[in-house]
Amino acid sequence: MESHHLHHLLMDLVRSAGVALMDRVSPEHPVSPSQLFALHELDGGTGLSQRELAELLGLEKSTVSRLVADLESDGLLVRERDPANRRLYRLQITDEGRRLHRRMGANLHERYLGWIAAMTEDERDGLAKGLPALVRAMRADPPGE
Amino acid sequence: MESHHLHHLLMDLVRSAGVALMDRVSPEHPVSPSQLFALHELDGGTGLSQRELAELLGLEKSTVSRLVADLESDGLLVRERDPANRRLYRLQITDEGRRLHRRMGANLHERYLGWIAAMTEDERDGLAKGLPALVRAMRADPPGE
DNA sequence: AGGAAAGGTTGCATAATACAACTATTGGAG
DNA sequence: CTCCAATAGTTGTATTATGCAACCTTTCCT
Repeated sequence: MESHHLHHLLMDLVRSAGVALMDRVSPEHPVSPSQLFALHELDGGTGLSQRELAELLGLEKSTVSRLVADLESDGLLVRERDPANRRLYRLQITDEGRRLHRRMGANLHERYLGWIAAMTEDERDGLAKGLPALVRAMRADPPGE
Repeated sequence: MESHHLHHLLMDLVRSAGVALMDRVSPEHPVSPSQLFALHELDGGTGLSQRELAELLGLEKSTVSRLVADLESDGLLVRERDPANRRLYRLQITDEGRRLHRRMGANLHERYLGWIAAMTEDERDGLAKGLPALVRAMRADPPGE
């Protein structure tokens, strides 16, 4: 696995997956890509501040401010000032936010099954071993370094 | 490798990789994410029409029309009408376009090396086997189906 | 205390995009 | 052969996501 090869694969994957992810999400209520990623980050690792979320999403803090305000007014998350440091918010996804996040995954379920089915046993095993490791390595090495 | 697990990994990966990819691209000349993906598609599989490119990128044809017009005026690609069907263009990346595409990969080289180094031998092998297979499966199953 | 730093918001400009209406070219059906 | 539908692309217009700069509020340090 050399660098140039990885680059090529990631370009393909980010484009394909990005298109697929954004394609069939929640036809009921329109949700922007960034909002989707925000919900994904908040579902699981919760209690993030807006600044931390901005860093994770690679967005400016003002953008995140509006993004989060929209999500809050849609009832997908709540903002509570941190009592220990009242400058910052602790963002908390709501049950409705979680539902939406899950629905997005469910919408893509058949698609995922198709992809998995199109791989050999060996390839599936390799992916199961390598992909989580890559994600871990990427998350451990954020852009601003 | 189950569907729900794959969904989670892809969300993480698309976000992380997307941020990384767009972060350090070509500080000399500003290039939008979509322009970058367009160059990537054209470098290699060449002779695409604008409609085909739009489908690959998940964009509206009018958006691609302007996108491609900008790239052409920047000298990164050329448009030639197909003699056999003069309704459509055949898009051809230029040498300068190729250079820019390569430079983008090079800018991320150290980052890629870091990620690869942070993985075990097993994980690297798994990734080398599984990731190309996933990309292949995804490309073989485009969104509009 | 007072000022710098950090988190967040708001005003403003810009860029990417979708949608709809349009032109031009092609390929049939009669 | 002619007309009509379909296809590829363009342009007008509106919307939305975003960044940057200036600002407010809270905290922390000296």
